[in-house]
Amino acid sequence: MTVRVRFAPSPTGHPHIGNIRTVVFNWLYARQNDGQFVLRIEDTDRTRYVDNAIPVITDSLRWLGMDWDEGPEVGGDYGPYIQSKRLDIYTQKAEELIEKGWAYRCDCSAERLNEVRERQRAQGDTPMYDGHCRDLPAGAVSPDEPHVIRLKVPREGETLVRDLLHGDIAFDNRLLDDQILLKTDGYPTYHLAVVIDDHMMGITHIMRGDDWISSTPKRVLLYQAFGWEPPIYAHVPLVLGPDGKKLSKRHGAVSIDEFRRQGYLPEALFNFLALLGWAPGEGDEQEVFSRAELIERFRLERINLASAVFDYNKLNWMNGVYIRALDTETLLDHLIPFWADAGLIPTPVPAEMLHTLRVLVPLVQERLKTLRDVVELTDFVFTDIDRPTIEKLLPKKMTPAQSLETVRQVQALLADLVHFDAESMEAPLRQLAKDLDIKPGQLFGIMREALTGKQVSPPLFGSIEALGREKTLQRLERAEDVLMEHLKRQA
RNA sequence: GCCCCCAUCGUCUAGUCUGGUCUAGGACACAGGCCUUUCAAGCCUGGUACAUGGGUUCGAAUCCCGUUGGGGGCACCA
Repeated sequence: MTVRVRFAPSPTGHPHIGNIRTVVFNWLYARQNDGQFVLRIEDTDRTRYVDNAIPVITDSLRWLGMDWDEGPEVGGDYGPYIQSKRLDIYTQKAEELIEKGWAYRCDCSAERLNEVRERQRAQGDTPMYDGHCRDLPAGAVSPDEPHVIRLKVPREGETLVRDLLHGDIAFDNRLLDDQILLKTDGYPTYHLAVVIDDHMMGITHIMRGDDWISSTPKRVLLYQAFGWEPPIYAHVPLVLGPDGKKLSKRHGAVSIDEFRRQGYLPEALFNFLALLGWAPGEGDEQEVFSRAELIERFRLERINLASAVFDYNKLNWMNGVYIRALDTETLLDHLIPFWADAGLIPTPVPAEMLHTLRVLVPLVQERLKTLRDVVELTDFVFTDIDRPTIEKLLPKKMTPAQSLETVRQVQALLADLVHFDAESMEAPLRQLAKDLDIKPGQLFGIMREALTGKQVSPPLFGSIEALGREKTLQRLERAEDVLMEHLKRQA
């Protein structure tokens, strides 16, 4: 049997990182078994439809490196893959259920339904349809008048959900609602459409969030009603925010697009997501996996049952691991959009600026948690920095006069340097510290403040090379001014 | 309220099915140290966990039951 799994999002906005983690499991399972991964759009709720949502979903999947064998944009033998284009199928199947005695028409008003629900709630009962239209004689509700079609859930017995991960879960049928299958507007509800489509599309395994467990018996009943074999269910845990609640916007980034804009590499995010609820086990402590390794090593049966907290810290670490593994040119390509977005460089990048960037990349590579960090780390190269304050130019145990002399000597040295690069300036600068009888740290501290405006910067000599001789000398001159003014005021 | 799921360091997890090798292993984060022009990276060291009560057993993180805690569901939403 060929494995066929699916991702069936509704086009209501950006895909959520928690749902995407579940998609990762599905995709890995399909690829590992040489199966098919199907993308199906569940747009049966016209009130929540968001116009641009489908391309957002497909872009997100593609960015993360997950392709689909059938679905929008690629077609397939089981289409259409957009539910709103399959309405006639659902209507026909719903009628079929009525004929079989598994469904009935209902024309109860929303007001009546609300009243019933409120009464039940007040009494502490589980709100559910009271069966008002359930046993009406055939034809009592005209097919031509507005109405819904409901599932006729058996009033006794229990329904068993077989789950690959959880085992068998039994539900008392009396607690199951007569679920609406076809809405007044002629659209199916999720429950009807999903069962029909999964069956007709030959889906073999359904992996999805365990928040669906409670509604699964209704689906199992539908399979029984149609006389179809249900797929294999595997309910996987949800992803929570750091406070233990369902992950949401207030926890930080939740849409794939946000992670991309914040400078996460898709390979790192994919790796991280795969580890949210799955681990190789058997004593294997590997955590960094290539896509190919994940496809090979992933085991559906090993998915954890407990929900996992999304740890941004660990994602940052893993993103850093992936960034450090990149070669300079690749990292440069990744970084350019972030420099450009911050307004630090123009696009396309002028040739002479490209040289500066190439100097910078190795300096920042092991300092980046996200690609966007490069902005904060290197902005001083591209923009003006604040005039240094006198305090910042005075390392411990140094007088203003000493500092001034130091700045002047550095200026002279760098002005005369034949090759203005990191390698050429290190030895003479270290010698200068000796000559001035100060510690290298004191010298470099002053220079760092004067040239980068920061107490923390990328390695100094490389930063100076990237900055270039002209700007370097200008900034040293400004530091000299600050020190001279201070001395004059003191005198 | 009713129904369902879950439970090992702060977090992700290994170990649970097939009880003993677990004075519970790894990773992230945190603290200290080394390296060092700052910050990183790297290396070394450290603290922190089997929710709880009862069984079963020679022996339980591992099996059973209760309790507690957390999460989810109860729509003409998916």
